[in-house]
Amino acid sequence: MIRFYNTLSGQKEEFIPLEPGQVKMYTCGPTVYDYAHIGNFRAYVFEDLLKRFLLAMGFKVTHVMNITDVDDKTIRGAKAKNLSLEEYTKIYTEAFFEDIDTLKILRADYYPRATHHIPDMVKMIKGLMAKGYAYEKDGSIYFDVSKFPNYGQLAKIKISELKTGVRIDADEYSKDSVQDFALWKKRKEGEPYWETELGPGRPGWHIECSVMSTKYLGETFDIHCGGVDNIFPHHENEIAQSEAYTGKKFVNYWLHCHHLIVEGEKMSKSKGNFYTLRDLTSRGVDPLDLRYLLLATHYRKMLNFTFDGLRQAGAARRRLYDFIYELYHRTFPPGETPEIKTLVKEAKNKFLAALSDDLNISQALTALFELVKKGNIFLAQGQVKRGDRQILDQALQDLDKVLAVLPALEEEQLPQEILKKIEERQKARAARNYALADKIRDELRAQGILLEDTKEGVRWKRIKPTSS
RNA sequence: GGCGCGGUACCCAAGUGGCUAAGGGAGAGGUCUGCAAAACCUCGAUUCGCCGGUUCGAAUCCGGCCCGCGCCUCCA
Repeated sequence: MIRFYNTLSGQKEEFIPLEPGQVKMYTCGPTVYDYAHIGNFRAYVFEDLLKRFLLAMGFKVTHVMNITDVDDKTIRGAKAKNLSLEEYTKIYTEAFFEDIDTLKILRADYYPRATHHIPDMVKMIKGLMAKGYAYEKDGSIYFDVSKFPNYGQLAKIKISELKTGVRIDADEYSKDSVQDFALWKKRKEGEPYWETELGPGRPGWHIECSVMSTKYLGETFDIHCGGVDNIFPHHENEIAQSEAYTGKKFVNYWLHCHHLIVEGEKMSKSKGNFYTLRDLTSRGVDPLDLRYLLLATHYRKMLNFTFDGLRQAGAARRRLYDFIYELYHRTFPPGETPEIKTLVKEAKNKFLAALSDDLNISQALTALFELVKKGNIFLAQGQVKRGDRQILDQALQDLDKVLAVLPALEEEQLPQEILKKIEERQKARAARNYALADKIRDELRAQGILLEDTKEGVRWKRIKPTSS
């Protein structure tokens, strides 16, 4: 049984998709006004884990992620750089796709852009007006929250208890009630606008998600994800709009991931602890170490990003890599050991059972590391046969289809000069000139090549160059 | 004020009524090695923020308190 914590009910619920074997999920995507930061990626990596887990469980997953390419920030950014909105958002949209590839995040099936769905939004807004849920004021159109009795169901907020007054009309639009939100913003001088039946203007933020999710997934769909900060008002408003419009339940399961903080503090540009993926990779951080770090803390728990944590993530990944390395660089006798088949089966079962319980990643990783530990013991005892090697390797690859944290085990050719050095060292060792041998080993290590002498000869691994 | 999350070993982090409190990192000792590295073995919380209570039995349930954090109108 698969169970997820549903923000709507505030508890874990059995997951039953609308259509057996099929999952339709929508995840809130980037506003393409800047490079995405590691907090954004925490959400995307969590969603990727969720999706990969569902795929591993045999579901067909239809995944939609929006690209918000028109809002205050994109407009402001484009203006500052003297670019058209389209030119400006293109830069960050492309960067976004590069980044998710770097982090091995699977592509969604659809990436609808807000600016490509204006007519759909107009249609929904008109429908809401016709049903009396929306009203026009000064050329802008607002959703009337008082007309939707269930407003606040997701965020557990009562309208009457909302703290009021601080940022009323910060954007200079007028509306009947503070909690009402804009569906359509009238044209402002110097800003992009669309000429529509609603008058010249641009869409509010929330409407795009209601329109694009239901367009690609249906009026009711299974899963909607985002960061906790989206619960209110964004997702609350999406529910109000969508359900007011269709008269049907919008989403069955709402999954929200918690925020990330950096070295114990909220990440912010002013504190200087704000990191994009590019900031980290340019410092030499392995993106998959970051992926592991983001993945390894349960999604509903606040994650404290630290550079020490990144190092620990790297060490954990290294342990996995070393195990696979052994599988590929030893010679094994023919045959198989039945215990290994059992071991692998139990590990897989435990792994998926753990993730089935609201994505309990810690226990899933425990299953993985127990497999490696016991596998290493069999390896040390010389009990791994050719058939077992295959089974162990396949198991690791299967689990990594969900985690996607293992480095590729490509057979990389070392440059000729390094191969020569290794050979030179082997000669020195044979001649018992260990001083020279160690000197060469240190040199190569500084270049990121780690040498290990085993019974089956010398072998090398790529490591981060030591800065000594 | 409202809603919510968390405090488990040196660090990260599972476990929510009962076998020895997972796993990873770091550390100590040992095996292997020319020395290393990797791997393996051994060790490491009589204890789960604090104080009460319920129970045969609690890190886990109840009450109170302390501490840290997030959100409360466009920030994942």
